[in-house]
Amino acid sequence: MLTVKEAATQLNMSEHTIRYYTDQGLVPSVQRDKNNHRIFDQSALNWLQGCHNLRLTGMSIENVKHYVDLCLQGKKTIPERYQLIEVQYQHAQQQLKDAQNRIRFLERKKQLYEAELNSDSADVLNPDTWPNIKVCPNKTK
Amino acid sequence: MLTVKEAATQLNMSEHTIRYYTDQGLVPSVQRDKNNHRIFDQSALNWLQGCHNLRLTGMSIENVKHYVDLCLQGKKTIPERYQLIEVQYQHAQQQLKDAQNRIRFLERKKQLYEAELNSDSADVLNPDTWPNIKVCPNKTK
DNA sequence: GCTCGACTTCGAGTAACCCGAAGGAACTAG
DNA sequence: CTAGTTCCTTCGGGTTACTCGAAGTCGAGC
Repeated sequence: MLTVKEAATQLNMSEHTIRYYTDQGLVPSVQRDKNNHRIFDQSALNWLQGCHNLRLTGMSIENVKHYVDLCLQGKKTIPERYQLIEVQYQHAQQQLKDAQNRIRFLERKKQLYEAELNSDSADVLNPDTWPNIKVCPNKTK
Repeated sequence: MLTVKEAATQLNMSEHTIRYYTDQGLVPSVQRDKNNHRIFDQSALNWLQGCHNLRLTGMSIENVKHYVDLCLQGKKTIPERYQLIEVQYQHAQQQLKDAQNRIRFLERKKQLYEAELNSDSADVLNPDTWPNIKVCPNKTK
């Protein structure tokens, strides 16, 4: 049985977020002790973790809540739940690709900077370090 | 030379976001035509894309702006820029790992649901479809 | 001249936290 | 027994990065 703080440490979430999720009804199995403090068993931790994962794939709090509610309604909602998971799975795949693209982008930048840093001829301008720099006003006054 | 809408299509960003970025000074090379409409050349597109990438690795608008300002100050800021890029590179690596973890999570869920959907014995409860469901109040009244 | 569509600015709205104040139990030391 | 510390509680306002919509301008086509 863990406190908010312990759960936050274990799941790598902020205490604020955990309270927020429980208040939103995303964690059906959370209990309170005699001091009205939230206490988390393994089931509650699993819900938290699951909801967090769904959030991180771009599902809104509202839709996560809907999914949780479906779970509570029993096996008859499995087809709909499967659909929802499938959609988020596609999102997650896209996120993976996006992350890979960003890594490539940053790797290229790093390499350009490394080349600049190691070059003795500090005056040779590498025009590709960043595209043509042409300053101009952004706002019309 | 592209309009806001065309740039949005090409870079897969919303028009709103593009205007927001230009207004925040993240795109030094953006120009205006005689009707005061923003027009984007290749350089402006590159800045937009680059800023977007930095944002998506978790850099705040404020810090992206700082980075852009450093770029405009010339080669002497390259060491600091390199540091900033390196930090975001680490973030991007972490994001990749997180995305992979989420995919594994969703794959497991999908498999469990698929098993449920294909099982003839619809009454056999698979307790692992979602952890112990125990409904209880979340708020003390 | 009129409508259409794409652009402009600007101010307000939104989601999902995030923070901090104010207060209540429970433990620990003196 | 009191004081201090540490954890928790609720609650309301703040923040970031968009996101939206209203109201207006401009040039092209009919």
